[in-house]
Amino acid sequence: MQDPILDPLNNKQREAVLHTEGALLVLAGAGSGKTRVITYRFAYLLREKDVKPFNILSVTFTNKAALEMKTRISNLVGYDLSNAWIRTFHSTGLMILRQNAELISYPRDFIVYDELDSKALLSSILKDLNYSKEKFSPQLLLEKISSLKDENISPERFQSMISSNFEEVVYKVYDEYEKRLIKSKAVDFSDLIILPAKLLNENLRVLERYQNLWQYIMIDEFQDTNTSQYELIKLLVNENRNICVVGDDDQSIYGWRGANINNIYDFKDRYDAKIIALEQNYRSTPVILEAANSVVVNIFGRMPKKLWTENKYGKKIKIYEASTEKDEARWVVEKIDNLLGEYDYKDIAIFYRTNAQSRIFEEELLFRNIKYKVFGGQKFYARKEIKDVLAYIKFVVNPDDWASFERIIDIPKRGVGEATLTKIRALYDDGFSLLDIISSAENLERINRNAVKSLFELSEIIKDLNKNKESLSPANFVKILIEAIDYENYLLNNEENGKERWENVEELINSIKIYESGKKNPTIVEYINDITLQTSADEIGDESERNYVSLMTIHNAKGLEFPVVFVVGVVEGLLPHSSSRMSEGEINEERRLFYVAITRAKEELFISYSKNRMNYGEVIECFPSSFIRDIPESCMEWEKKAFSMRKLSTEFPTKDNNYLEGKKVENFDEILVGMKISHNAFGVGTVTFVSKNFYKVNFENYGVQIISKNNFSGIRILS
DNA sequence: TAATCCTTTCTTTTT
DNA sequence: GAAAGGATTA
Repeated sequence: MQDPILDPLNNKQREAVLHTEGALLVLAGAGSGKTRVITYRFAYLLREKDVKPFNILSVTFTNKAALEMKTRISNLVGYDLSNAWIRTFHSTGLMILRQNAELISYPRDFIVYDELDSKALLSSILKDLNYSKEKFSPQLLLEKISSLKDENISPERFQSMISSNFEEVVYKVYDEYEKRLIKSKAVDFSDLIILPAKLLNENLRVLERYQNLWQYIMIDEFQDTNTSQYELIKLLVNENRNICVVGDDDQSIYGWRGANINNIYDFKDRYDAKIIALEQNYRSTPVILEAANSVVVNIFGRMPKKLWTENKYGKKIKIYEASTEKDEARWVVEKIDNLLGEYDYKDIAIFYRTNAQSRIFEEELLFRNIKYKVFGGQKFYARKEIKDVLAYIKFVVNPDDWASFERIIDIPKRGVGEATLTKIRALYDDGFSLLDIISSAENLERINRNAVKSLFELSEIIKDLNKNKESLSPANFVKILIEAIDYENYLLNNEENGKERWENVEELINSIKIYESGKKNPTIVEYINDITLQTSADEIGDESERNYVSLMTIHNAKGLEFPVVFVVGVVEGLLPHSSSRMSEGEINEERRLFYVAITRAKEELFISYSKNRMNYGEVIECFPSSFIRDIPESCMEWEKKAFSMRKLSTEFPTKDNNYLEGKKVENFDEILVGMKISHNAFGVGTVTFVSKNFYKVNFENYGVQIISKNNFSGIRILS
């Protein structure tokens, strides 16, 4: 008897699918059919257990993964599941908030701030609190504040933990940030998780409603959950504990965003979960697996596991040491050129550590006329003109939103400069509504006539559109908006590359139309929030149309697989990245990142690096990543003999062996040009350059290296 | 207030 | 080397 759901599974996978009642932890190694287990388990619940689709909550991290899961399950069960709860963490949180907005005293139409909105808000707070932007960058503060929020630490609680001047500032900014978010009726990304948890904690009846609704819960990539996400999940699990989480500690690469690997261990104990380990790999060749395993095998505290495969041996990993970045790019693209024919464009991917690395490969691909697509990087939605339009939409939807107001008020030019803005701010702080202020701007001191007139016109436009936000389709809404403010003319006459920018706006409208076509009754409110939660990883289009070589960061590559993979720029300073060189934990996360990159490859893997690279417009010397050293020689085939490899493999210092006597650095401002220092990885060198965030050191054995200032535990001053 | 030039800073990774 | 910010001037 054929069973379309159970037959294609191996024993372990089947065991996981059949275990539907009670908690389950699936430890799924790379390429072990994790997605398959989740989709088949979903289908099994529907078919055999008669569970209704809406009684299952499935949570993933990216929209792309959610969409793909939806499609795969729909195909498996043969009917449409577009209304099933298959969502990201953040969109689940958004939905809970939206459905219960009144319980946290927000209007139903509150809006979501993306990272750029949050940074803009922080930068205006810094200005108002008179803190210099140099010392306290919005970027850094946002990181601190987000990680506090992700750890469920409120400003009040943080206040009692302050132990430095810097933290004092963080506290003040954090406190103000929260207040202004509330005043603007806005939530940030972290709020999408912590506010629902708060709401459910305080309203037991609402909590029960969700607990009853979601009889079965599944979480993908569980190793990436942070504290607040786990808290939310704990609330949602009802007394039946039908929760299945799937994860792999070796693929934990979001520690920097608060992901807490302990959640896996805690889960096991808290719910007395059954554990099933999937170790058979269906994706890669044994050579690739062996190399991957050797990179992570020595990580302390790792859950021991060994992936195995029935796949045949395959080709060795090709490694190339280039003399320049250009040389490296040329080698990679030449290889790709040769592979085309045997492989399709869509079979090939280039992975790098940082977005900025893509450019030189793009140039070379362009030169050879090879179709490619870069994922991530300068995102479409981060473009100025797009942000302007989105800010307009946000402001129309929610005219209390200060950050959006500040952005749009003088676009197009209305003669509102800093002076006028400060006056408006004061009134806003006194409780006047922004719309009231601008519709009677003549009350502002020393404002010119034209400004008063154009502000009044703006207020009318906003009011009018706000009234129609439910009835207009998103695309029409935006068209009317853009026409009303004459944005096209503004771009064409006032902005550099105005034509290109206008084309981007037109593309935005097109994308809104596409968005509309997939929805029943789309509204602009829904659209603006969906788009805020959209990310670069989501762009990865559907399989059939992928007629290009894919370029992306390793982080973006997670969850994907390609027959041919190039991992480029594998040098000390990039992988591991210079900002994570100081602690064992950070280095290990970089290690796992390399592991993730390697395990994406199905058939052929190429690794390359260059001995020099451009940094801030200056050439610096590079050394092969110490991670390469971990791969057994028998797995590799050097395309070009790496002379520097020998040196590094014998001399690369381990964690503690290179400390010399000297003064421990306790504050990064202690490091000055000309000092002789010792570094726990590079040994002794002389400081040649110091800036706000990093400094450069000319090391005796490793040449000029960039050292990040954000961690100084391994540095000693010698003289 | 707006436009232009010059200086400074910047590079992790992202929901 | 690019992009963003700041200072300078009209």
